[in-house]
Amino acid sequence: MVLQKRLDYGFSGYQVPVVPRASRSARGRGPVQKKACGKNLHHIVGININGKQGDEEESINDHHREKRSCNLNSFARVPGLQVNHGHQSCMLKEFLPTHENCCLNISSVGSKTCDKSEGICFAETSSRVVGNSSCLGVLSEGRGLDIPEKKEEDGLSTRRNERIHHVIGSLGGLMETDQRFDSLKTYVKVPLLEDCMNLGSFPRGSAGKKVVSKDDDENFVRCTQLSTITEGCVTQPFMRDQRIKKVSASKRTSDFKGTSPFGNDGNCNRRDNFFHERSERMYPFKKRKFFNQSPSSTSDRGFQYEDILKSSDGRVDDDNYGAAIAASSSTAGRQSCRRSQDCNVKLSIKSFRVPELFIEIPETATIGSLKRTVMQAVTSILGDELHVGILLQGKKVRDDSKTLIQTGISQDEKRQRLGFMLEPRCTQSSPPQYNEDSSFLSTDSSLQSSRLQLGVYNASREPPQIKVESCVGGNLSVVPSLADTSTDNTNAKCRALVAVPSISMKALAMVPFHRKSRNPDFVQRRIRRPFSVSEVEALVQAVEKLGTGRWRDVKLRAFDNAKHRTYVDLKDKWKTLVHTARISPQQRRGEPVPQELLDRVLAGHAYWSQQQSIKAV
DNA sequence: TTTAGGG
DNA sequence: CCCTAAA
Repeated sequence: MVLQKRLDYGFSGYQVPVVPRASRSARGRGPVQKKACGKNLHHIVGININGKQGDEEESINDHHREKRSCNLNSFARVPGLQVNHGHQSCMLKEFLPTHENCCLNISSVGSKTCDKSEGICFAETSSRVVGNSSCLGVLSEGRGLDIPEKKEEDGLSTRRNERIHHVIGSLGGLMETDQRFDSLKTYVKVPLLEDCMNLGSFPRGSAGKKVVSKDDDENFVRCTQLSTITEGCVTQPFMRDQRIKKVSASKRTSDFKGTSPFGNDGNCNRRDNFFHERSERMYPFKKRKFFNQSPSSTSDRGFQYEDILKSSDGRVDDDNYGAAIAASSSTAGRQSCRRSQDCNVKLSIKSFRVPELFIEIPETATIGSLKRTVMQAVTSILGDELHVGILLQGKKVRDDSKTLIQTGISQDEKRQRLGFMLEPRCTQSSPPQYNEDSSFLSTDSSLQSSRLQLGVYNASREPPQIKVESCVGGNLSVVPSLADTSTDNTNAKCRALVAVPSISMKALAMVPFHRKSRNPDFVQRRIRRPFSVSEVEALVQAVEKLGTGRWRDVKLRAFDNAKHRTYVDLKDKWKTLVHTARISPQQRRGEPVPQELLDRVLAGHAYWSQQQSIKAV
């Protein structure tokens, strides 16, 4: 069983680092993968119940619906959980060193069982509930942890401690909890199993899983396992900042004598501007062009998250992808295996499947040369750029330190779904400097220019030409985007991202872009970063003064610090603004631009168009 | 490199 | 946002 929780960070134009949930949606009941415009990303978490990992295809909704009335007598127990609720994040580990089995107790329900020797039972609630519930407290060994009370009117607690929800107790209590929370339009959902749980079965030493959760509009609670993110890959900011400092002033500027009705300082007497960088153009890649490229990868030009999911994890989830495993077991029972160090797990790998290869070969080539070509491609990627990935029930197992027991591989039923795959090795690089404070928000342009790549190209051989593409499976990234000129809500969103540095930074520390990739054909589209109102304001003001057609000056004037806004972007934005201003408000999409601004856009556009025509004459 | 304009 | 001809 998998608890699933939909994340909605509410970011605008930000990508949240996630490991996508397995694309296989169980019997069509699973949450639909939305087009992820930086939010509403789906995650999954595997919860061990009764020592078994649940069926991935099982819907928590259905399960809950079906089983909630049962006599509950089991726990979902996940040690070392991190619970992130929305913008808040708190590592349970902060409590664990001294309170190893602290739990959040719902005292009004009266279930407070702390089993010190066992793993931590886990349940989650929506943050709303927690924010409103004064009855929540954190207990450790029956004693409350020192967590101050808090009062907030909005019910959305920002007190981080309240974001930790650990429920240890009888499921009878959880049942009541559920009902109680139902009345609050929220849920506490714990995987429910009718059979009794073996309390001693959960390995204590297993690595902590991180659970990111946040209630969505429907108060639908899912969990997210982000432990795999730690091996996620994100590109190094490889968009080189091609700054060219120009000492000489722009010739265009010096003879610009236009007068703008919108302001007097339109004349660029700001020579200092031209000591700044001139070009911010960030087109490090050429668009990948492949004859067999999936059309979907370019169909949504707004955002490619879903494409990434499809191209990476979707493949992972493909039964045909991983190596088939014939698991012969010497099981005399799981329990005996656990007790015995010598209990070996026998696996027989039938075959590996090599990651996707792209080969270009002339049609006049012979079969023999085709074989050689394929062989060359295969051997080249097998050379040193692949490593083995482990798939268990469609999900990657990334924690190399886990034992087979801990991952469940030693179990028969799991082993049936154990898979191996070859995947490109991620070249690690040092993470970008990061401060949890606002410095992250304002200055680190390297983050802003981080790029994500889906796969890896190896060098081409010739002739015939070989292009090898392999997929970085399941690794997604965060690319925090920060409009330097923007304020208010944008920054709030930024901070929200900062609030979960353990996620974003880990993701950012990874490099999905294969360093050895020398193929310049592989290019990732920049992430979409909608203009905020304040950015629009700045743009309009600059254009009013400088006019259309001097986008570099506009950039320097109003967006000099917004590294991710190129003058082309500004030109494009102005174009869309003009279009937006001309259409009816009902037809407009995205964050509404104040009509006042749109009016100014029209006025400015009309004026400068006129000026251009006059100048032409 | 920048501008301009189509996609 | 991307792409690119043209300046």
